[in-house]
Amino acid sequence: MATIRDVAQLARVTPTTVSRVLNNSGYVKEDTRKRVETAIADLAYLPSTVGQSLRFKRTQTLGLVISDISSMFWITVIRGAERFARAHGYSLVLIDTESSEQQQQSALENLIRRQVDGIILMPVSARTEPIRFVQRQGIPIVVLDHPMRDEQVDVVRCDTEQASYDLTRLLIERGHRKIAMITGPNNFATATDRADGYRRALRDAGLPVDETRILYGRFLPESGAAMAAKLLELDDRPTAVVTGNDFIALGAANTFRKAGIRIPEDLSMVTFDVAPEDLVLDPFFTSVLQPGALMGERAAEILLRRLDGQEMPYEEVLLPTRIAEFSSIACPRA
Amino acid sequence: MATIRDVAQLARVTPTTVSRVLNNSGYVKEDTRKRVETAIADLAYLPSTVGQSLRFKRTQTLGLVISDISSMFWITVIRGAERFARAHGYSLVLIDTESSEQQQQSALENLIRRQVDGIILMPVSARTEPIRFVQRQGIPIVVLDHPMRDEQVDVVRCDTEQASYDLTRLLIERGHRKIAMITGPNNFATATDRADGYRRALRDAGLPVDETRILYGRFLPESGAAMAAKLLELDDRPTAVVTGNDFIALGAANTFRKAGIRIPEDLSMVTFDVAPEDLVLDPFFTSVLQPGALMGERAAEILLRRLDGQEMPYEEVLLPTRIAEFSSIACPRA
DNA sequence: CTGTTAGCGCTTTCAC
DNA sequence: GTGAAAGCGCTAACAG
Repeated sequence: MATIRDVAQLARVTPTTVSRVLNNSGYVKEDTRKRVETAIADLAYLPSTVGQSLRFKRTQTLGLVISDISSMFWITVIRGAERFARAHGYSLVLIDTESSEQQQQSALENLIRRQVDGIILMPVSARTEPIRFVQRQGIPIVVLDHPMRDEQVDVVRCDTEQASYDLTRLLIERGHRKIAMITGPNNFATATDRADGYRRALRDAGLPVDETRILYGRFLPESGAAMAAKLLELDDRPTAVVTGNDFIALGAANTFRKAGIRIPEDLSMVTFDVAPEDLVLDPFFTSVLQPGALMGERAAEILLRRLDGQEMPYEEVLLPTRIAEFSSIACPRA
Repeated sequence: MATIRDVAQLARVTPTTVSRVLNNSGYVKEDTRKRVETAIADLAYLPSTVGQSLRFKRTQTLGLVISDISSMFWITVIRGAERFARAHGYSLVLIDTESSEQQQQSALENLIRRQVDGIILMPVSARTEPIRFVQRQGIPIVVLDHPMRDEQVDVVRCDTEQASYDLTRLLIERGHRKIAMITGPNNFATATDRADGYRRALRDAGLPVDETRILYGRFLPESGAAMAAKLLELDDRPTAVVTGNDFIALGAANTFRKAGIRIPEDLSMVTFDVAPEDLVLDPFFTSVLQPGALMGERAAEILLRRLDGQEMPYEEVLLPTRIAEFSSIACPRA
């Protein structure tokens, strides 16, 4: 890999002049410029950004820390963020924390050491210390998908409490009265928000809230399967279930199928975050769709604005969701 | 962001000593070490990797260039590569080329300038020049998912010709005789391989190969939809269709549904690359599953071996596929 | 045991 | 119009 000095030598000038040619700064005699350009071409020279980073204290890099890359939803977030970053001359370093607090910490340390210009974080927990840790290093950070009440940080997310309300309401309108909710960890805002919206919808409809019908687990197929099994043990079985995300839904659906329960004939199901309409095959889950790509974009955009030196108050961007209706709802039987 | 000099100053030593403490190299008096460690902690100092990169000419970074991040398949590849890289002290820079030759070129230039230690490339075309371009810079590169006949480069992929053979054979065994194939661009090996396997399966079964039943398009839902529409115009309609990937399948299924054609009752469908079994809801496509995570891992692993200085001949890693059977096949009707 | 020096690749004063 | 020198953060060879 050629360096600026190799080019200089070949063109019989100093690195200074090569730099001037590269950056179109200062005057360079046409003749000299030609020689330099030839040398650059001959050596297939590309200026090293690590040298530049050291000089400018800017790496033109954003860090994206995801707590679990698996879900179809997150790929759209990654895609949106990468696309926006790339369009603005930044690259993306992607790190999966596998939902581990410890791995999140080392991911953040890694990114700080790499001197990334900004960080997008989908946190593994509600702890705010990791965010402060990054901010203390003077690196702007945006939190994704997680409400940070009273926190001095930018947040991009959807109002999933409201989305959950709407989703539950849909079931109520179809005649369901006994509705269950299976969601993620009860110390995790994205999980409890869904439960909150669900409760509010029931209350608004004058229906009782039966806490035994609300199950907390993890946002994983196995957990969904286990919670579904618990539901089947209830004395008074629900006629419909709201699930917290696509993985829980798929795991639960599996359990139900094995138990000979048909969806939607025997049990209606609705969920969050399955793939966009044109990427699924009917029959499929009626589901809340979060605009993942937009979330990634907006997060990156906030970072770039801050890197641009714009002074602005911390903001919480609430993106709109919508419900894609498929065939997983039926009217309850007698 | 504190530098090594800030730490040195606070601990009243030179950067050298701080470096020694950081890297546990050379002798440091216990007392001095303590002072340095305190200073490090006080300043929340983390050594900059860009300084180290400049010094060592190693960035501990791999580049992953994907030609289209959308598919569920690619997320597993990304995940596998990231995980393996992280486990070995490397980070991943992710770039989407959006299937554009030009963007691929700038992605590669970007990564070279960033001095990444290795590159994993899912190429947008069969052109070999981009690969040589990277190799000329002395950076090891692994090609994903694309056969590179006679090429001096490592390749990790699945034998999709054989997989397509098996998939087609499955339809033949169920009694189908009129089988169509809709796949990607006919100048793209991953697309033509599928067509080749399909043809071979027909021939081996003594069935005629009707080229009008083989349609080339793009690996996108819209293209799948359009090709499906073409199939419907054929005089002698097929009773089954093999599609080249999940997107084509979903697009095609959409067209069929709109035309009132039921799957599998009226038409059987099989495809490639839908999500792993536990992440789909039956009914779903019977499909060839490629081990995406493993592909990502193996690609990263080859790079690390080469970075480790291991001399070895270029290899083509062929990973096994398997078929996940769902409900999209029925026996043909009279 | 610790400090001095030099250099990785780059750009930017400041001279000439 | 071009070059020399300095410095971004880090480490290693060499002194002492």
